[in-house]
Amino acid sequence: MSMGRKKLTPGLLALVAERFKALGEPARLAILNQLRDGEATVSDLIDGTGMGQANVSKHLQLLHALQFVARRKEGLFVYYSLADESVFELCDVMCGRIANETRERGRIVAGR
Amino acid sequence: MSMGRKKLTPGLLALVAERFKALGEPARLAILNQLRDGEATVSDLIDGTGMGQANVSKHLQLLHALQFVARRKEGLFVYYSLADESVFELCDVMCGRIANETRERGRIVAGR
DNA sequence: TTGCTAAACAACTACATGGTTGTATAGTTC
DNA sequence: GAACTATACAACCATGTAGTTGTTTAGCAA
Repeated sequence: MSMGRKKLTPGLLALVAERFKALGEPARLAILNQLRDGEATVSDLIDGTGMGQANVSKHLQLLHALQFVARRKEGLFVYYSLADESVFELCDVMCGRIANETRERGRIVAGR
Repeated sequence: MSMGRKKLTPGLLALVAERFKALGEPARLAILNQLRDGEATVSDLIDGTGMGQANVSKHLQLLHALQFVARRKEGLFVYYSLADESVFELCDVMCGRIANETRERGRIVAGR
């Protein structure tokens, strides 16, 4: 063990990347964003995002496989909801980075 | 304003997605992971990751454009380093999610 | 100057995947 | 039963991009 160094194994690296990639798509972020309002059916998400049914369904399969969302079937409808809130922790950190970039850029433009 | 709801605009959504996508690639995570050890030249990263020069260079351009890494040129060499530590906050949250998934799965297999 | 090295850049190939169209399945209502 | 609806699934196309090869630029050394 070389002192405190936590080397991520290629395997874990791939798992992490797979999940980041899932979030690296505006369509899927839009779905998650809408689910922040609460449970929604596929139809709700189609209306809310303006995407096609098959497309929404496909994105939901992936989000569900990676456990970003939970499903509950009731009658004809399937209700999707956020599996947990950690997604937004991730987005908040990312937004913070973007805010910093913007601030930084503003300083450069202003010539500070 | 509809009570406390923070709707992400499509524009911001795209910015966030762009950054998640950048992290959604094992090769780039491997670079960032190595940089955790400290500043490194492109050559160091080539050796450390086993990737080709042009490939490493291309990934670095993206990481730099999105301000994940900083550059410093000295003589023939360009030294890259982490722009800040928030990348690892992101990875830690993701790893936590993976750990949960695994634990969850273990329970299912064990039939709890 | 010439030669050498590190890094960036350009062009290309191959593969992954987002979005669509069409179909199949499950559950409802009549 | 038949007809209808919500969702999933399969097949396809078009775009994006990771990785390669080859070239170019920048800095050092003779």
